[in-house]
Amino acid sequence: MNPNLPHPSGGVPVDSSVPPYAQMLNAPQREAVLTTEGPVLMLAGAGTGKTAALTARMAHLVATRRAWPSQILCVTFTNKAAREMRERVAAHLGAPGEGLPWLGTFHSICAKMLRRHAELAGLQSNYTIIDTDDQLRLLKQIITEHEIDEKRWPARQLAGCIDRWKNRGLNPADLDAAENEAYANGKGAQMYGAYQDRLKALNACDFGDLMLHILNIFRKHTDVLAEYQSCFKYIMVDEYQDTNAVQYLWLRLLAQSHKNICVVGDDDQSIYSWRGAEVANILRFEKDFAGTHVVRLEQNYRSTPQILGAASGLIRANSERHDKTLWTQVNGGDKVKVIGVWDAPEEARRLSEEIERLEREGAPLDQVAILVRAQYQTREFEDRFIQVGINYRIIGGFRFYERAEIRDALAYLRVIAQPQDDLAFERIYNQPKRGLGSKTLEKMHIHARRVNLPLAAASLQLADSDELPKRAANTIGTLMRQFLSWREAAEVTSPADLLRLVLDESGYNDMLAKDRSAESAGRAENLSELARAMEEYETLGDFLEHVSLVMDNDRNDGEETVTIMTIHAAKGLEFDHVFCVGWEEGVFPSQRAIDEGGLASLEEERRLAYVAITRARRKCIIMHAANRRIYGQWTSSIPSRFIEELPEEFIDQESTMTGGASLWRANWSENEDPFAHVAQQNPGRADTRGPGWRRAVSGGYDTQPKRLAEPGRSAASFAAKPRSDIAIGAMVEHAKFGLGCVIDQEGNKLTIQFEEAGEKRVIDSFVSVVS
DNA sequence: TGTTGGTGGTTTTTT
DNA sequence: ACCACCAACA
Repeated sequence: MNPNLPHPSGGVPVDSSVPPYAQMLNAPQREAVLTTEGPVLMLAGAGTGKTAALTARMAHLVATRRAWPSQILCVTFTNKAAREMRERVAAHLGAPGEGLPWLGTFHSICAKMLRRHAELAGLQSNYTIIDTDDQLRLLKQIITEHEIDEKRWPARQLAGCIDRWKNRGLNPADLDAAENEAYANGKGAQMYGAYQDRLKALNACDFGDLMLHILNIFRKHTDVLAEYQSCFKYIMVDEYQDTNAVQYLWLRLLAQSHKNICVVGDDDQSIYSWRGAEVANILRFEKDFAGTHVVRLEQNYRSTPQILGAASGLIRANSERHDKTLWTQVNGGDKVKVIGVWDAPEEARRLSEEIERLEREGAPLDQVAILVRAQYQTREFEDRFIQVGINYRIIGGFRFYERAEIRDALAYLRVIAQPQDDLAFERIYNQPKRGLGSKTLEKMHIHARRVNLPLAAASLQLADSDELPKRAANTIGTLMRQFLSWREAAEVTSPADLLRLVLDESGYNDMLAKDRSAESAGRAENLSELARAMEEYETLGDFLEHVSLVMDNDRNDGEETVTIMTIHAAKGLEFDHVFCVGWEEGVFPSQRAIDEGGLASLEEERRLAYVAITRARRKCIIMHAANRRIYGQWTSSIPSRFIEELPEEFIDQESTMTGGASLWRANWSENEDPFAHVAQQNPGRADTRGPGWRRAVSGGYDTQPKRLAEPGRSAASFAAKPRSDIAIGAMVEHAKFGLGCVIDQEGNKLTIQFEEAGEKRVIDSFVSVVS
């Protein structure tokens, strides 16, 4: 919600007896704000002003002296949400928001608690939070040590198991036989235990541990729990439908004494079950907390009735949900537009044209978002936007902190801050190249194990012995002396200057300077930017914690840009214009959801679609392409079932394809029924071939596409009919590529396996048939 | 030790 | 298509 916008409802009377923070609220919102005591469940649909209610509630608690800011626990899922709430509460109170120490994400709050009680989890308070990359490297080491075949039992899989166990609040000892079987035929618990031991030795923990360690501490040390219970007089939780078991248990323990817990959520927007989120948490809240006061927010302040109608119609196809009726006072607006195009490049082309049109009409570009199902889809749009010069930014993608040079720099800092951080040390002991290789590393590992010291300390000992060749010993000795001096420097210099010093003295800067490749200048630039970002932090520890918890990528350079992001990343945001792209079976819903998770998984995809549409304030455009490259293979696909589920009255369909679906039909006749698996998956819904499907097959798409008249467009080249003398399997000859066999035919485009040249795509007029 | 080319997995989604 | 990992070379 944009706090600068005037309140759109307009109908709320200004009442001077009501405090300012509550004046802009409608009746149910106000009820949620004023019901401070006891459990409150706020069921808030998309765009109904839940953040407004939550922040007003916080302001109310403070303004009426029910609690000090430090006595309010307010948990969100993203740093962005936490930041926004902090700002808005501060605005309500007319004071800076620093006074809300316990407003943050689950993970940042737990990290803070864990710094205070680290020793109860077997850690020191300067523990490192490792990311998935380190996690995987560590697991690989452990798997190899246990002589398990990593090919058969990939580290990723073990990481997945451990993650799930931690999300459910399970420690290695808590696993039952079935869970234990989940990895390497009954080695699950053993490996999990070994991993936890290694983390402890490294004075490190992973993301899941932040929650799990604190939960363990709460369970074991009742005095610590009691302290927090009495501290948090009021608890508020945003996006409650996304909580997982460990978060639920954590909250339940904390809320036990005062029972003033207010949760907000929307079961229709539950899209994180893959991360262990349990919608059941919100569905059974009333049972968990006796005497729950339920408030429903159903007035939508965001979207037009068309957008709302389309989204509501779609979500109604879900069976597992609480029905709710969103309504709006807003009138007018366009129907949701559904555009079918031939292939993914045309989708990007078409979309860029729409954006250029919006730009000409004076729409601010930062009010335009492109929502994709999966990250790989962003490429097509990025390429196109670069080509035509549309400013864009991709949220998520390759994060700043994931770049190699940034991770290297951070690894140096981690070793300085935390000498036990073997993973960081391993990353940089030979970066820049010092002539140390795997042989040396292996010796260091063996020695470290023998003397039970961290890798860095052990390697220093080794350097003083004759175990290593002179050269290697000298190199390590020098490096370790450097670390000692950097550690001393860390005491007296700012983190940013320390980084500059390290980059200089380690030879990292030299390495980049000597590197003549195209990227090296950018790398150096990224490192200066890292140093600049560090200026804000007082201590190295603060900065490192920020880096591991705040994956934030939304650095605003002030330029107006279109935003490209996944639907997941878009949750909680809103835009005037939203483009939902790639709505095809296999892309959205994703193939995995179709194949694996059954109905529950499909319904989650549908909720995702609902979230996507409801991000739009004024205009929502849904696009689907008949062909796209997936895994580097051209694949034909049919429109997403979600398109056919949109109520016809709210949508407006258009296709730029010649003959519309007839081309698809031509393809289908050669393949098996593309919906066959759907019918199997979904026996309850006999009529999977709904109106949209029929529209598609019967050529219900506009068969006189407007763009066909424009010459030079790619759509025109697809207009050509396939040659009747060529079919799949035919032998043909091409002037350049020689002899080949036709393996695919799409319109006039052929995919040919050439004897010499390999697989190529050519236009059929360039080949001749060989009988 | 560092570099090269083949191979295989990979695409959900995130704190 | 692309990246990461491994095996064989320089």
